[in-house]
Amino acid sequence: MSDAALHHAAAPDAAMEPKTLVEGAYRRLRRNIVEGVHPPGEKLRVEHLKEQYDVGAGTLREALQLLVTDALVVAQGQRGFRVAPISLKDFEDITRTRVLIETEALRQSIALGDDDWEGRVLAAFHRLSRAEERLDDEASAREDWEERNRVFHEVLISACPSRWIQHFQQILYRQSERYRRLSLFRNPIPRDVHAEHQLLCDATVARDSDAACKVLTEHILRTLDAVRHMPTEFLNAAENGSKVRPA
Amino acid sequence: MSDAALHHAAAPDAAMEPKTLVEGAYRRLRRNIVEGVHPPGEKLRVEHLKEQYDVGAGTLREALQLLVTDALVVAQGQRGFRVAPISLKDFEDITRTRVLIETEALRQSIALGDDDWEGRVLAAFHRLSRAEERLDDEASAREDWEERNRVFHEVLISACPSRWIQHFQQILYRQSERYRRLSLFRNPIPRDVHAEHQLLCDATVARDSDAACKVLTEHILRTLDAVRHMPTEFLNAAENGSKVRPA
DNA sequence: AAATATAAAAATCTCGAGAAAAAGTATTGA
DNA sequence: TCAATACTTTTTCTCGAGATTTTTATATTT
Repeated sequence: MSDAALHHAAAPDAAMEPKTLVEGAYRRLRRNIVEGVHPPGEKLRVEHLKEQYDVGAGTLREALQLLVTDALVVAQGQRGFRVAPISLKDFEDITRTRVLIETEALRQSIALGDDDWEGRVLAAFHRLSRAEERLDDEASAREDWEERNRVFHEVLISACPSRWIQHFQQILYRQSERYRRLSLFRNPIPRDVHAEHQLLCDATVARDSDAACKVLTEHILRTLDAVRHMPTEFLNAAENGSKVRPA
Repeated sequence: MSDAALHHAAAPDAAMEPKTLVEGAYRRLRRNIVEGVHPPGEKLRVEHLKEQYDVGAGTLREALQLLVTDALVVAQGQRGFRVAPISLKDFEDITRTRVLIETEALRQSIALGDDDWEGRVLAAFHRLSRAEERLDDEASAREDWEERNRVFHEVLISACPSRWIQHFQQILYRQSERYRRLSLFRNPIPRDVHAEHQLLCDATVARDSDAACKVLTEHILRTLDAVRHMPTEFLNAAENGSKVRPA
């Protein structure tokens, strides 16, 4: 019963059906923010969004409050809600913290994972590889790849017994995904991720913690460069989706 | 502007006045849960709590949703809210994750802190020491000590530039405080914390990262023993504040 | 007596309307 | 032309009431 504290309505990503309208709106909103449908800094007016998401005003407010603690939405005093702004500094922070959390998780996972876990790692890698092959052909492959990439990273650390580390990993992954989607908006496939995933998968199954963490660290840090070399308009334009008053 | 994402309605602890009824109810609820006024597992019925906190049902629900993502409250499908249950396993997880986060934060703080930060560390330590002296005499000293202990730990890592690490530290500290309050319910002053704080303060100001982190790790881990040696009734009784149906 | 089924009660979830605050617009005066 | 003020519109915040669902209590059957 110990992990029940983290298996709350906010955590479950896939699988489970939303049991309430609040939870449903929360997930759709979260997805749309991560995918950039609601760009950073955009004002989230309840009156407009209630039609778009087909729920009442109160329900929508509850969903927004859930996103506030996830740091995907900011609530400003009595001036409504807004999609959390982005900045290079913030992404550097997210990335470095992610390295700290995710390498520790991987280390524990490698130390404690059983054969079944190894199998799941290989399976997730295989599914990801297949999606990578299809990336150039089909248009819908991008969504598949995003999903399978997330699952691959989650499965890697799934043998880590710490619910809290997994919780934080999910939050940070979602945050960084928001930045990656922006940087990938133009450049379709940025770099040779397949080779990195291959190395990561091999080292993990070989139970070589140091090597696996080294690869994972470089893998995560490389996305930082992608955002660094992103045209500055993205970051600046995104900071004020609506007017931001001078305070 | 990067840290705006974490300076949302959920983060600010002291200082700022609550700008909305939701935020006010959120803070009072959080405090009462951490302090054990609402014991772990207790059913949080909106109809009853709206009178106690003097707000409408919708407002209270929004405050509860904020606590959900903080993992202090769990929302169960369509069966209302409940104070997050506790368990020894969960506390072990919290403690170990806290060591990971807080030592990294301290390391960065020592590496980057300026003279002003050193001064704040010494000041916080002094205030804490004074409160410790008064612990046996006055009855209200307990609350003072709790507050100053929290501030001391926060100031220690305040020079860490990562907003995310500080955010996670706050969440975990709050969680562990919940357990400590329970274990301190009977035994008034458990151990010689003053000497530990002294060592921690000295090593930090001396810029000895390894020594400071070592002391901090032992300091945090020691609270684990306090809970381990807690009468089991606490943990079990707390798990079902109201009836927990067998699923 | 135990177990199932039915009915009553309580609580949750949801929506819409009214008060308070903020933002925007027009007017007035220098 | 610009700044300040007053007014209007929009938006947020809050509360109370109705529809579902869960829970409890009662009655019936094996």
